[in-house]
Amino acid sequence: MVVSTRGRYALRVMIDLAEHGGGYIPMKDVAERQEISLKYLEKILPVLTKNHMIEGVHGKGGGYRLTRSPADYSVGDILRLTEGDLAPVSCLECDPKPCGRTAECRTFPMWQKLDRMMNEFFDGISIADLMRDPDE
Amino acid sequence: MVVSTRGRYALRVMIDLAEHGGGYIPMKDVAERQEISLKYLEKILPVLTKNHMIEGVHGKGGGYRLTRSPADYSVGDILRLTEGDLAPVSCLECDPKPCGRTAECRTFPMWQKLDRMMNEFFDGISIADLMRDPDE
DNA sequence: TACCTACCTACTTAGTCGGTGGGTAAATAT
DNA sequence: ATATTTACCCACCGACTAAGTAGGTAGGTA
Repeated sequence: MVVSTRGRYALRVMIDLAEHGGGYIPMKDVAERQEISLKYLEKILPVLTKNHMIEGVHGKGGGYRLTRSPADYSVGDILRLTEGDLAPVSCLECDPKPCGRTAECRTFPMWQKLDRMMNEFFDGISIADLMRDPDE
Repeated sequence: MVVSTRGRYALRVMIDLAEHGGGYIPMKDVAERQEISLKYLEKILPVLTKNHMIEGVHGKGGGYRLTRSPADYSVGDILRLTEGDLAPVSCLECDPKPCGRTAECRTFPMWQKLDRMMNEFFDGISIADLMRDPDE
């Protein structure tokens, strides 16, 4: 599997925030709408706030909101943050264990090509692209 | 990660068999050349023999060989067999747990598109494509 | 003051990854 | 006939991860 629940949930949270306007949205509401455990969501969000993808305010009337326009988020950025790594094989992970066979490896170029392809795919999609079609 | 050692090792075995001619090649030799545990390889091979990708004969002088020409194997076929599934997200697995949100899911079409893209990528590469360049 | 919300830490439970060990069955060489 | 080589089968294992739960604290608002 390429993308676990962490990345998928993160995307759905971002889309939900985008679809519910500019105010602060409590995660409780998002969790309910998206049918995702609130407690689990709370574990996924920190990496997004730390990287200034979203910002949260405490207290009544608080919640989270996006820091930019939905069109300015790429799916690739969000997935790389929440999944940690989008590498298709372990040889291409951020911290790969040295293989020593890379130079002679028949398959390595293929993995590199796939890696590029997937990153380009995800980078070419924005949160705005995933939002509800207003004609619906 | 998209492809685990199972799929990657299976590919390297197939390439090794392709590069070492038409006779029966003992797995011991392949394991040594590829620096992969023989015992682990023995766990990966059955699914390939059962699906007539390779055939093995017992005893001295035995081993495995390909059943077709290297150009007639697609990487996709081999990976789908050894990995069991190439689905990028759990919603697209062979036996997905029913989600109920698929119809309204903003991200589902993206996963479908990625799934098609990856399968087409792997189906477009043959074992022959991965073999040693004879000019080297 | 009461309430709400973000935010933090620890724990759990099931499953997978990447093997190892110990054999048996079949075919060949001597 | 026997030894050797090879495929083939099955049980087990330790480490790790995925996907949550549970139980709080800190900060902000009505």
